[in-house]
Amino acid sequence: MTHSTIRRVAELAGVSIATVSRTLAHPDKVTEATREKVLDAVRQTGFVPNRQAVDFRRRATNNVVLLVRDITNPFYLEIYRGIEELAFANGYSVLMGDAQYDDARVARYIDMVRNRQADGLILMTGWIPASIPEAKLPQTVIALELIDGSVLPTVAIDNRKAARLATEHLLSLGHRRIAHITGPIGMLMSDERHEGYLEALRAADIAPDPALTYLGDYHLGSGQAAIRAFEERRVGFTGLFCSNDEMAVGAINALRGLGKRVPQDVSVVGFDDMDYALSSDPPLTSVRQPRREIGRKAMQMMVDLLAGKPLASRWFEAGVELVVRQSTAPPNPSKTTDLPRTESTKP
Amino acid sequence: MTHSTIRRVAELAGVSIATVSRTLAHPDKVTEATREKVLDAVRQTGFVPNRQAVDFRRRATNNVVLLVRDITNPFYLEIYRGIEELAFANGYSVLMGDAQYDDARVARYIDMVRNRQADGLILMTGWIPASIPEAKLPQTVIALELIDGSVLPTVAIDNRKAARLATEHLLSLGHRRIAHITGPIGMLMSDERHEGYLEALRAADIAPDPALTYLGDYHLGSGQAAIRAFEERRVGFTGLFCSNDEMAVGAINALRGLGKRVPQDVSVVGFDDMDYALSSDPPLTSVRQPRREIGRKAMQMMVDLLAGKPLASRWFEAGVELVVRQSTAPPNPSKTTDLPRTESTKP
DNA sequence: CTGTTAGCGCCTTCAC
DNA sequence: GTGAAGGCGCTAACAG
Repeated sequence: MTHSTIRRVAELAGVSIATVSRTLAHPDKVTEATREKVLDAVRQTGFVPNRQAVDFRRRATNNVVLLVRDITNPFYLEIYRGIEELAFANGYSVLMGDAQYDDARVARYIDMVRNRQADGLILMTGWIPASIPEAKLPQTVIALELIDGSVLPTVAIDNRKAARLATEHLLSLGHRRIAHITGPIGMLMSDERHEGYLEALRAADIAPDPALTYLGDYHLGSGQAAIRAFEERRVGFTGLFCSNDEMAVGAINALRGLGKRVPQDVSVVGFDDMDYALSSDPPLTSVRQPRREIGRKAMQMMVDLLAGKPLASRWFEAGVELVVRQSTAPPNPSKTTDLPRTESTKP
Repeated sequence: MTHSTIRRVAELAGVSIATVSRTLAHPDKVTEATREKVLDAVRQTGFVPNRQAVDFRRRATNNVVLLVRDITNPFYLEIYRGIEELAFANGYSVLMGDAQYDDARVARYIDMVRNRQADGLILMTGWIPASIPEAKLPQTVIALELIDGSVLPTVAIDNRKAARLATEHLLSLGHRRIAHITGPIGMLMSDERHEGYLEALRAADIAPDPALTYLGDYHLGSGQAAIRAFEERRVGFTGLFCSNDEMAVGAINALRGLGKRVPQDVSVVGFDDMDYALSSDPPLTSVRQPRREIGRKAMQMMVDLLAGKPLASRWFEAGVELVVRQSTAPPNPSKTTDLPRTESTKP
């Protein structure tokens, strides 16, 4: 059974194709009687408008390209959900693009909206190729992965404020020697989180000790490496703030390997509140980003943009929240900043 | 600068639009001289064919809907990557659909390919609404999440065989009392894994003890609950096979809480080889599925299907591999099947 | 309120 | 080898 066209419906209903089109698009602009006739014919033929034709005629696709830095980043999962939800609710579809740190890929996905395969672009890459000036981008919304110096509509969190929140939690528990494992420095997001950590210390009249900062890369291994490095250099601390949960888990494992207990010997705070946070032992105190909300908001901005609505603001800040679990506690008064005795649990 | 059309190019080159179209589609069907002229005009105007118009005319979209059971399942991440890679390489785009266990959503995504918004459908839902007979589906490939009784082209692993592999690993280490935490029974995948576990035992002349099977749900909590249940019922074992890594991590945490060491007191094998497996302490022995390959293969089948190529086979089995890490070891000869003494690490 | 008409941008016979 | 012409299926003025 081949698709029936609007023409067939018109014939069957005894009206013109224009009337069929109208009945479907603006049912109120048509007589009760004709509406019945048309709808009846539609039912009989099983007619469904050919979206390709409709879109072609309307010069719109109702597709939006979602271009991410790395499609396999589990952090994005809830954002995917938020974006898809709002897209679905508004009749849009989401085209998945994986940038993979590759300019050519980014360019091709951007071209897809230029070529009218999609109406807009949600960018979660953190960069655009130097060869593509921002002004030449199509309708674009930036989510989460900030692009330095961009003036495009953006939804994200205040990383600096969030890092302060985490550090202040440790401070309020009484910790004074607080270490920090950063993300790759040079990335706006990592820099901001480090700044927030420093700000919190200074606000508490603690002079930041550079020895307490370890340059990580957001991966498990650098969390472990950080602990080993601190140990080798005999750097003592009772609090540890990690710029993401994965490094926090790596750090906790390494601490355990050295016979240190969390939180009795070291309190650990993560960032992102991923599944990691719940499944780690002990469950991790972490900064939660409203990931689904970020996705929803980004898509909402896109919908408004495409509808020609003026944006209330070109910058939307999503709020964060500190989720306190069992990885943080007041410092153990008996052992100040020294390294606890080594006492491996391994055989 | 608005998009230039084929007409403008034709004018500028002093030829007909048909010639322009030909030059671009079949450069060899045109004189050297005219080709030059046309390509020159194309360059000058920056002409790029309007994909919407081309697709409309050709009645193809080069879009494929990827409909998944739950978009936030981290297991899918590498599959997304595989699918996107092959799509990208073949000029296709991937539309992301989240089924969310909701018939209406599934129906709407299926309609998208009926309505010519996409050419095909990759199903990773594990079900289709009863109201939609399989025969009425558009061009479809099933990946990973099997649909019972389906005859559609499918790519997946042999779950039974994989579970045997995991269990046999424990057996070969010398374990005789091996427990199993299952997924939700009734799901084809869970059932098969449980069957594989039983098969392996029987093949080793061990009569399966029903007390050693715990009905889980693939979540962390059921891994913990299982250990508590075994403890309460005084069920002893030295090997544990979990139908996914998340439950394995939950089980390990709970074991640690009871003062049991992994692998000295209990060897644990997981399934899926997720990030969990690497970040857990100790790193988890697990069955790895070639997730990216599964994605690539599914998309390859789709491309072939849409190209009208006959499929070599309607069933493609992806191979699995056991990744041995530190969570498994030979059983401790001194303490057979009894519960080890309880000796909490908590203060 | 309804029908007629004119395309959207491109591809593809069919003559020349 | 090239051009003219006829749509693809639908929407949106514009008249009636």
